[in-house]
Amino acid sequence: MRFVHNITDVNDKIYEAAPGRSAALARDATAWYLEDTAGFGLGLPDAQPLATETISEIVSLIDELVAGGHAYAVDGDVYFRIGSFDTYGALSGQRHDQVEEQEPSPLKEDPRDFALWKATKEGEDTSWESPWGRGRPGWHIECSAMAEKELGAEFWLHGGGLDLVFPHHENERAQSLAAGRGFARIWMHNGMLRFTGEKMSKSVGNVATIQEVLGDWGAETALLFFMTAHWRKPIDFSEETMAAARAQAETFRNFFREARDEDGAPPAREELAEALDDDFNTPDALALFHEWRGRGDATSLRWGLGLFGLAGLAVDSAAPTGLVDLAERRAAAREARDWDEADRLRDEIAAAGWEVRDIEGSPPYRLVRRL
RNA sequence: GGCGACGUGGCCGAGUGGUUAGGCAGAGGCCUGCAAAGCCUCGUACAGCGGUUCGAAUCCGCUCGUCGCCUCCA
Repeated sequence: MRFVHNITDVNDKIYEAAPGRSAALARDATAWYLEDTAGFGLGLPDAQPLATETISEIVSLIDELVAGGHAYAVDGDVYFRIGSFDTYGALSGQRHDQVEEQEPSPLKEDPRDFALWKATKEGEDTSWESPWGRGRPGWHIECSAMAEKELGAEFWLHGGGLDLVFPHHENERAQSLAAGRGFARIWMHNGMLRFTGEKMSKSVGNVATIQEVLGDWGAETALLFFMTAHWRKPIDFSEETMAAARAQAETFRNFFREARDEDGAPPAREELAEALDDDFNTPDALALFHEWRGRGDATSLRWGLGLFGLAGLAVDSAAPTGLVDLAERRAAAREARDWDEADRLRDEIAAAGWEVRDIEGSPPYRLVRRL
């Protein structure tokens, strides 16, 4: 398995957002993205190609399409000729005759044609030389070129959100297939993360940043939240759904807080494989985790959670010595049947953000950080 | 207007012709000095209306609703 994540670091919005310093903004924004997503602790893809470092491959691919009659150059732009590709629309099911009216472009042979290369316009400070003049790659070709560079002419899976099916993926497919590549064998389109039932939108203000979510709920709760719904379906981010995910995370943590013997038996890999082989059914996998929990199978549970970046649920944090001291005093008070003093100390511990639970053993208590 | 996804018990969410999903919340009980944690018990739901079938949440049709997309954002 080789996992590649394309990064688009040149487009109209970047030019608009940072006139005169678009390259710097693209670099910064890429870094922000990587920093934010690193907070999930899931590691990195095998490759994260940048569009701006794939220009020569992009130009070659466009050149091929022009030579093959699938694209044409006009005034420094190059457009894909949709009429030359007979299965255009097969991926999205879009009907050409029903596409909403757009402002017609005088340069295009057909309004449905889309740009592969755009001539540099005034105010655009990032551009490259090409057979058609200075310019920049179009909106979809860079993904075709990056995928081929990293994975070859044909590969198994192409992922992306449902909102990208049309036009982006339809166009990627058209470009690569028209150029004679096999391209993606299987397309996987995930449902959208929604905020109170709607797509998150900066203009509406219904946005929660990754940093905020990780700060408010922690990485484990966030990852568990994503596991609760099948990847194909939309998933709603809300206080309620996150609180439920956190409660589940806490349930797993409590399980590992109980000392138990692990007899060295291997994890029940086949059981989890069965759930994941069924279209990567993570809710089913999560149900299995709860089954393992009920069964007391710490080995399997530790292994399974680890696969989803949730190994932290099996690790408890040690209490500060000041709180241990309070807990010791409370244990002594309980020994002396001084319940008032014991309860007072319990409240004091709670005020510090911790919880004291009475258990069998020595010491006769467990200190748990409250989330 | 078109294309697509989705609509399951209080909430989240699997399941796709007949058999327990699971979790969260809630109720009762056990345990506990009291709690917490844990354990036990308790829910017959599938947008609506028709149809197919011995039998449908699951298949077909229509309707309603939510969300996404409709090419120079990727």
